[in-house]
Amino acid sequence: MATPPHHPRRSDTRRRIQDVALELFAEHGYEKTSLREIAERLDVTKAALYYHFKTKEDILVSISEDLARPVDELIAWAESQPRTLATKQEMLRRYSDALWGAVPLFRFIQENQATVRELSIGESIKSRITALSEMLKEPDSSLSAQVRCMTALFAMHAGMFAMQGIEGDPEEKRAAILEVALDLVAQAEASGVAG
Amino acid sequence: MATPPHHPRRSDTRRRIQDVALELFAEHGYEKTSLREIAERLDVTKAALYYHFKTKEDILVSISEDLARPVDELIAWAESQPRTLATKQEMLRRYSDALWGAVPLFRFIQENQATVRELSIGESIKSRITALSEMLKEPDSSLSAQVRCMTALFAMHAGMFAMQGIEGDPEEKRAAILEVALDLVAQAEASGVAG
Amino acid sequence: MATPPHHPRRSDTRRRIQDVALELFAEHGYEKTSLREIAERLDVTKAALYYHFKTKEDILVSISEDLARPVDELIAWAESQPRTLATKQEMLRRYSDALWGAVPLFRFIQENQATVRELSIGESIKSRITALSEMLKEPDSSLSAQVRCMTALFAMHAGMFAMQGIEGDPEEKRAAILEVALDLVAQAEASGVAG
Amino acid sequence: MATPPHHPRRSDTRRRIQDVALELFAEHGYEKTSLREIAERLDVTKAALYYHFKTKEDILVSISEDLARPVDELIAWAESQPRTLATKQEMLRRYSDALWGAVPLFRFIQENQATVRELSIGESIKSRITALSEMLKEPDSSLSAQVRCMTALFAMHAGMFAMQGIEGDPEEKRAAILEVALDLVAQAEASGVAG
DNA sequence: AATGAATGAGGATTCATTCAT
DNA sequence: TATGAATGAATCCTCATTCAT
Repeated sequence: MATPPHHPRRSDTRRRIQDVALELFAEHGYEKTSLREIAERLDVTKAALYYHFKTKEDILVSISEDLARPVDELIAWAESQPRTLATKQEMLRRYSDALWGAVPLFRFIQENQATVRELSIGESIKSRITALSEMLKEPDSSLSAQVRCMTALFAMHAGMFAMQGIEGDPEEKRAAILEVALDLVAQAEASGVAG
Repeated sequence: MATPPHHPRRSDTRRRIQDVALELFAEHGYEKTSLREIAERLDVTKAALYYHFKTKEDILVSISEDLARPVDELIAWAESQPRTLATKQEMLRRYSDALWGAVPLFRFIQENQATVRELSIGESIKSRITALSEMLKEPDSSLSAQVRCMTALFAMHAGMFAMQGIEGDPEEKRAAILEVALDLVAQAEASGVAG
Repeated sequence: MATPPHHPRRSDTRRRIQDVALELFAEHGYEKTSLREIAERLDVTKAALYYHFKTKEDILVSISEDLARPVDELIAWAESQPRTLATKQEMLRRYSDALWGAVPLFRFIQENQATVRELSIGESIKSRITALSEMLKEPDSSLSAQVRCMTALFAMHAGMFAMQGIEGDPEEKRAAILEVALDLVAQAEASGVAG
Repeated sequence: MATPPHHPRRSDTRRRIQDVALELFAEHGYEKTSLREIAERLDVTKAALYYHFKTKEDILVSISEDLARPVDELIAWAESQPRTLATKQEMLRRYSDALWGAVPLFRFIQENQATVRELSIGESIKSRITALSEMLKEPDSSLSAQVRCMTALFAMHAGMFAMQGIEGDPEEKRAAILEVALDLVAQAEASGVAG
């Protein structure tokens, strides 16, 4: 007997909509992706999308909720840890996992910042980034130390897609990026307080 | 007192359109900014925009042509220099100048990558970034050296806007970002070839 | 009494759009007929038209496909017949039926040749006319014999509308036109080969 | 000294506008030809067109007035002649001259009937055609005799452009068309009164 | 004799969304 | 669990026309 409906079992269609939508959002941007396009790709009607989601934005919200959970977990974890360099570096390692675990979503966010900012997910994304950077940098450290911390973050964001210009095994590239990021927070720590 | 030009101020209109358009593009994104909105802000008709520009996209193209020139000049300059560390660092300094000389444009590009990619300016932007990164990194250096070079670039891009969360004088922040970027290429150089 | 279909009269809409569109196209021309006009006449929104047809041009294409079928059938039939005078005359009789069976369409085509030529239906219309005239005239007959054949065709086209200046029963007029056309091909046949 | 301004000498530009306009009207139709297009082809501004003509329609009117004069003269001449077969045939000969003397104009009229009908020139064109056909056909002759007369007219109209599918010297084709037309009125005459 | 700048009206088309079935 | 039919609002864009210079 097939898997019993646990919850009424979030239908397969729902997931397929999310998949296709995310793919198209990431490819052409949120605004340029129409519901017609999504529906056509799935061979269903636009109206079908509305059976599963309240609105276009809601599709995106649901995707983000499902895929960005690891980042929230990482933040929750980090908040319970001592603010040591080791913790910060473990944060980066976990963040790398989270990003590479949902490349299309984070690519979408990276490439549609203007749009995302005006959508309801904008708020939660912003607060996650803020939380992460608050935990990485010491508030009373020098400006360049702070910059190094933020750069560690951006290096991972940008690195995810922009490194396609460099040859090499994806996992090695990811490792290289992480290494640079780890190094940056280490240097930030070393450079000490402002002055 | 300088007599104003014959026609009162007739047609700085073109410039005013560019200004308002860029402001709105940067604020709400390219797709969400309608020509109606631009026209209303300027208190002219939509048709007036079409007198000055062939197309919505053409407005953006013209802005980009006008404001991104310094980057092209920088690339031209760099191509005539020896590939030393000093040259690379001077490139970063000039790039910093170019970026901070047209913040709204580069903010727009940064935050609308998905859109920009599908627009005609996408090609020229991509080729500029490629050119810059080709000149910063040594092709046979280690992966992490290459990552460091690209990160130097991204640090400046992202830094331009994302540093708003950090207190401090803008010029000082810019200097701090540049410093980190300079440091990254220095480290890249130091770490030597792969292996 | 025939039970009307489930949905009251839902979507004979498509047919109604075609009808009104053709009427307006024939009355004011294709370009001067706006979709707003069509929609208003039907008391639906412009968007409703786009539910049923991809494009303004597509409305016309669909009309032409539906109504010009008899001409295609006639051509197919004629191609399987011997090239005798009797065949040619039967062609004209059937062509007369086809034309009078869809007067508004052929009136539209006749009166909007410049427009039609630049539309996708232009090609198919042109090829139909060519096919017909190729089958009516002998390639090696005298110039005036060929002119007579083409004139037989044009007489029917023009006659359909231009004869409104002449009093008399429509069916009688149609018969008179057909008679003249039949006579023209007979004369063409009689006049023999060039020389 | 150059030719003295006779009338202020209807400038050369005026004529050039008419030429280009007629060419484009005939090529793409009246509605699809924009003043911008005309102006661009002449390398002047749209506003310049308005110096020479009150409106778009006025350009067409002026062309028609200039080029269709021969038809009016022919009608005037015919009205002073006896209604014999010889007169009718001379009418056709002169009409052929008039048509072939201004091919683009008559091509335009032929291919844009729907448009022309709604323009001010429509009235004068219609009345000319009516006048001609009234003079060709005897009001109490048989229907088919009348059809033959109108067909003589249409043969010339349609023949002007549609004969491009037939090989042969243009002048010979024109002669062949005229011959058929002459023949048609002769037959009409011969077939006598209705009954 | 012509231009530069602008307008107002209107064009076709697309979109997210709704609702009865 | 979906569809078919439709809407209202908005989009970009084009056009004929005007007028001060």
